[in-house]
Formats: sequence, C-alpha cells, structure tokens
Amino acid sequence: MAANTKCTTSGCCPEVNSPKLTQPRAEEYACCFKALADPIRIRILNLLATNDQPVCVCDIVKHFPIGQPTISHHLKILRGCRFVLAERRGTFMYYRVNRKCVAGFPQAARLIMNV
Amino acid sequence: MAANTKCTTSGCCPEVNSPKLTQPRAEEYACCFKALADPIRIRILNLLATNDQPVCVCDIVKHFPIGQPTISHHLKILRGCRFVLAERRGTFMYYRVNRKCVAGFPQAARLIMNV
DNA sequence: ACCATCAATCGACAAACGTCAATATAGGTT
DNA sequence: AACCTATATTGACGTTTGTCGATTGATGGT
Repeated sequence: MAANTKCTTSGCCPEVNSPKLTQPRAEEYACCFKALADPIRIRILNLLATNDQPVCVCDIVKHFPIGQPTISHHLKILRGCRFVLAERRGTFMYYRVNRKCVAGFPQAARLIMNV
Repeated sequence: MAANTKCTTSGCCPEVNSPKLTQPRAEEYACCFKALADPIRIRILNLLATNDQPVCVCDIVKHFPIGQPTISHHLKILRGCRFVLAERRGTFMYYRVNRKCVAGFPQAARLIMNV
C-alpha cells in the first residue's frame, strides 16, 4: 500500500471510533465464518444439526453430489472449528453437531455487528 | 465422484433426516458467511457497526494496513450482501451498517444450526 | 492370514480470493 | 476549462480453496 493512496483531508468525519476488534481476534472469527462459507458445509452442518443421533460418513455422502474424500475434507474443516464432533464405532465414523460451540456462534456474530 | 465411493451398507444409522436446506438456499447463506470470512472485512464491519455516524472511505483506510483499492474491494463485497450501505456526499462516499440486514443474521445462523 | 469395507490422506488441477500498482471516474475548486 | 482529490475499476500476481482419482489406514469378518 502506497502512502499517497491515503486521504489527506481531515474533517470528512467528525470523529471516528477506532475498531474494537484486534486483527488476531478477527482472524479467529474469520476461521469460523470460513467454515460456513461453502454451501455444502452449511448443508452438512444443517444435516447434523437436525439429527439427534450421530450420522456416519457414508450416510452423509449419500445426501450430496460430491465424493467421499471431499465430504471428509469438509468434515475436517467443520471439526477444526469445533462445530462438529466425531466418534468412531467399529469401521464407521459418526459425526454430530457440537451443541455448545454452535450455540455460542450467534453471540459472536452479535459482538462483531454490535447488536 | 465415482459411484463406487458410496457406502454400500444400509443400517449404519437407523434413520437419517434429509437435509432441510436446499442447495440454492445454502448458497445464499454461504454468500453472507463468505463476506465475513476475511478478518479485514470483519473489522471493517465492526468499525462501521460501532459508529453511529456514517464513515467515509478515507477514514476507513486510515485504520488498516492495506491500500485504498483493497478497502474499496472489501466494501463492495460487504455491500453485495447488504451488510453495509453507501451514500455519496460530494467527493466522499459514506458507509454505514445496514442495521436491518445485520440484525437478521444471527437468526439465519440459528436456522442453519437448529438452535 | 487374508479380504472387504469405511474413512482419511495425498497429489493434482482449475477456480476463486486478497492484494497491489496503475488507471479511470466523479465531483469540487479555481 | 484545467486541476485536484476521493473513490472505483482494471489487470496482474501469488495463495488458498473445492474437487477429483488414487492410495493408504483402520477395523471387522471369514
């Protein structure tokens, strides 16, 4: 960024509050939003959220027009920010929503948006 | 995706509810989450949300270590999903949060997550 | 032991993204 | 009209992302 791209005028706004969110904090939030920035992941999360019982990967795969490795990839991302939890039963991996993490998410959104 | 990557077993899960979210609907949501999937955009939105008065671009630029064209780019994305509104006053462009849109967002998150 | 099946990882590829420097556009001032 | 300033747009770039096919790990059954 070149310095001469900065506005030289003062007084276009009376006084502007500085951002309250630090960059590292914003990066943490961004990580969660990134996890939901893909329609397939949104639908996987919704699928898990609307099932009281854990769902195994093969059953998730059945609902989407993409391959099993890609589903696994998406699940890994959702696990990365704790939106979902995994549990092994024999050959199968069962996934379920992490109610605690998910319940706190709208609150984070409100913090950013100051509502 | 090859068909043989699909699980052939039935009965790993008793009964699985189908996803309630359609793909087009999920894409709309993803668009909003994508807008918040970058730390700079989160901070810009937070900056606007914590200012009652509209803020002009040059004042936004002052708060971030990136150039003016990139800020304009981020603002365009935030405008694209109606999180922020723009208004021209002379040479300056004033941006502010779209309270209505922003207020509805946590509700959307709850719908996806079924909480 | 061997085999079959579920799921995760790897390597590759195209598409999308964040950033920049340079330029264009719009509006005010002289 | 000519100029200056604020903002948007363009074109290029390196990086990240979503997807795939192929492979590897892990677990259970024969």
